[in-house]
Amino acid sequence: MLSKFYRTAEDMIRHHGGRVTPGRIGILAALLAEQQAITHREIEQRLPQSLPLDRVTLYRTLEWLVENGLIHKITSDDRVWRYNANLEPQSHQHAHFKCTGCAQVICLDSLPIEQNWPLPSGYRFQEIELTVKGLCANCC
Amino acid sequence: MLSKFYRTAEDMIRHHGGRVTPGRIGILAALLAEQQAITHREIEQRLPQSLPLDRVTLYRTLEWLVENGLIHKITSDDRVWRYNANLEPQSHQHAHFKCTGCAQVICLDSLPIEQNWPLPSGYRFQEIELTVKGLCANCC
DNA sequence: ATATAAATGCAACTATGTTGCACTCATTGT
DNA sequence: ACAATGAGTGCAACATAGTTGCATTTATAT
Repeated sequence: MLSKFYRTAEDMIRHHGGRVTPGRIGILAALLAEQQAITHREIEQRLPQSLPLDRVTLYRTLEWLVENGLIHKITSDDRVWRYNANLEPQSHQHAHFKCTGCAQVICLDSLPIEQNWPLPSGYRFQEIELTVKGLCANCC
Repeated sequence: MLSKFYRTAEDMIRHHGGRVTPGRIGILAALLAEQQAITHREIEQRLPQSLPLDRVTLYRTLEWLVENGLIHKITSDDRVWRYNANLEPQSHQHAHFKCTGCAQVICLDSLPIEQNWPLPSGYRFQEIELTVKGLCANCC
């Protein structure tokens, strides 16, 4: 079931030139299998028992995956990072949706972002972060 | 210097029907005096020594001020809440700017927010949260 | 002045994330 | 295949933001 995600994960890491370790594969596969952005905690729970992984290693691996553009992480109002696999590289410019009921977070691909924001004079634009809040289908 | 903010703060609290205490006045005055959104820590530092205030009391007072619409709090990617006085009630529908250099956060009033986001079917819109990141005039 | 509920202070706790250092193991070159 | 090497990992300890329970104080109404 998950094996195709494992293979994809391994390919992504190897193709990217990184060292291929069980931890990286397992974590990336878990994120690839997910339709939503999930937390450090949730990733931990989804990892197979055959792959015991230290909290710290998980944090560092996620950091590595982010830095190398294989996943991205999302800010939220509950002070917890959520992570999502980058299916297409450089696809980080999108909005996110967060359900105020169940705290589920998903990516919204269609983002009509205009880069020309009316900033005070002397300010320089870099990027935009946009979260739409509401209720998901289950919580409605 | 700050006395006018103290008076304004006291008026806002009293007019709102809340119990008028030195803590509430001092905290709200500190936020009114500020041109930017500041953290729990920064508020603590700005309070006069004549007003020693417990960390917990500060948290609870901020919570009360938020619930009563006198201030609002802002999510950020550094997992720290920032607070800003509401000059006009109900003025919370605006974007925020965060400087990636000095972490300064300000409110952007002119926000052409459209409420019609293309959400998946069955999802219900509630509100939008938007942060523009870049460099402020000092950090440019 | 007094009663009362709201606000405060203190101690202990939770949760997320970070740092330093020793040890392991994936990769590379022979 | 085998050894050398440095990237990756595990463990312990730490840092920070924020929360909870309960006793004490205080702003307000009577």
